Amino acid sequence: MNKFFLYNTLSRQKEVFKPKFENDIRMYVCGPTVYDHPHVGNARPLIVFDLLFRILQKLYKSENVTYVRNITDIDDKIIETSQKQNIEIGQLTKIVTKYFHDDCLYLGCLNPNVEPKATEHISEMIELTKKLIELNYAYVESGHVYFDVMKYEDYGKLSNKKIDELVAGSRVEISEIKKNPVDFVLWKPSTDQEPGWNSPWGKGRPGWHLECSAMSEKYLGKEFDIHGGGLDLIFPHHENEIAQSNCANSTDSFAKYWMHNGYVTVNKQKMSKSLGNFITIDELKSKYDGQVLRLAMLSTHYRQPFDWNDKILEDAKKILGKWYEFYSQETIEINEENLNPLLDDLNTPLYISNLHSLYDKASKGDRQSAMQLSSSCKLIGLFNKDLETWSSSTISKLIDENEIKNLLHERNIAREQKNFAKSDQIRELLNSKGIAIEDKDGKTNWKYK
RNA sequence: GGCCACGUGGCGGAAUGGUUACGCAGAGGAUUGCAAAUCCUUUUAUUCCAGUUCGAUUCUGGACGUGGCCUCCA
Repeated sequence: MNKFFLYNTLSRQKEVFKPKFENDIRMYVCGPTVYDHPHVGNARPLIVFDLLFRILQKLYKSENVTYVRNITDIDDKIIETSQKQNIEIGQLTKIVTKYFHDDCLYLGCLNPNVEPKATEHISEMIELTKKLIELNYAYVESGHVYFDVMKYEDYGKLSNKKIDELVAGSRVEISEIKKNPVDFVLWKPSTDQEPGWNSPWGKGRPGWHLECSAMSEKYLGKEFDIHGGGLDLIFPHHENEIAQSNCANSTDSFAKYWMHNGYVTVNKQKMSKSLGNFITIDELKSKYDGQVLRLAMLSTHYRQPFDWNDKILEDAKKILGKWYEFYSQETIEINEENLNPLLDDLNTPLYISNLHSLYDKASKGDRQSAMQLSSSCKLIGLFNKDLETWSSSTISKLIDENEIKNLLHERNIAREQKNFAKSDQIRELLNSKGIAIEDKDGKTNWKYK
């Protein structure tokens, strides 16, 4: 096997991937906070880390790879949304989790091995907090528990930040009861209107970063291989996770490789809920097969920004339509040459360009290339449905098939009579209904555009 | 203000110290009643300025520009 390179945010360079444990690859990816429909920006880490999961499974065998992706179902945004929409929290998180799962399915993502929910791990979080207090990394103040950032000398290592500079920037939450403005909350009190759990510090709820530390430890151990998420999680989320976990466990590595996907942008600006420039994954379903979005996203390297526009999807749709000509149920081993770009920090654009060349060869009748193409598509999560399902997906039928056949018959009579004005008129009519026709070898074929 | 990333042809997007990926679009041709599809051929690029070098788009420094993080965010 060739070396597998991954870019590690911690070292800011590509490193050779060396598993911590033989035949036991462990990867954790930050999942959604379930308060609203996932948007296209959220789709990116889903697709990128699904790809990584698939590659790891290929390199190390499926049974040797554990992929954990959490669901954060307790959070202030959730509380806020539930109050605004006047819906019970449990109900809200259940509904949004369902949306999320539907979207994952649409995008053709494999299920993680474990998908732990924060609310089902409150006791683990309380234990972790207790431990941090015992070890003097955290302190209790009026029902709050804070992590004492000054006690952890490596704080800022991942995000390349200096504590004094963070303090100087006045954007951190100023609070009377914190020792230091950069200290972050591990546990906070809840009012009667807010969800809460009993704890040694009174009824309350966990702070944001705690769930990932607690749940990654439970399912992957104190140290594991890969921790992933979007670029915007580097600070403070991942930085704080590192602080919590390393201090509680007296480790210094926690996750060995930190991987972050770039943003989806709109006119070069980050797609985000707060800017309102987002489009939900759900909105695409009526128009495009999920594979189209997957291919479009993978045609940009995962660390580069992915600028959103309609053309990208149209391009991807066309390409997939072409490639599907060589869809095969059978799967063969992928040539090393074809696989290699993926081993270089998931260079999917280069990988995809090879697929184009396989397509060219396949078109010229090379069966081996056709098989390579089909199998290579499957490796990155494409071709997840057969030709027929693909062809009939996402089509809005404006015209009945019988009617199409009648019109084509009529048109061909007109053509025989050399009444081309009439035949062109019928073609235009069908065209307006989303039907493209091709006269080929004396026959007329039609398809949905 | 601190820190970070990025700047490649009309668009998208890789790679590389020297031989100009790839896709879409465009142009020409074959084919067609005309188209479509397909096939063949083909034009166009490395933000700017210094430096290192025989040679830089690639390395170094600077300028300009864009975006991001420093507050919730994938």
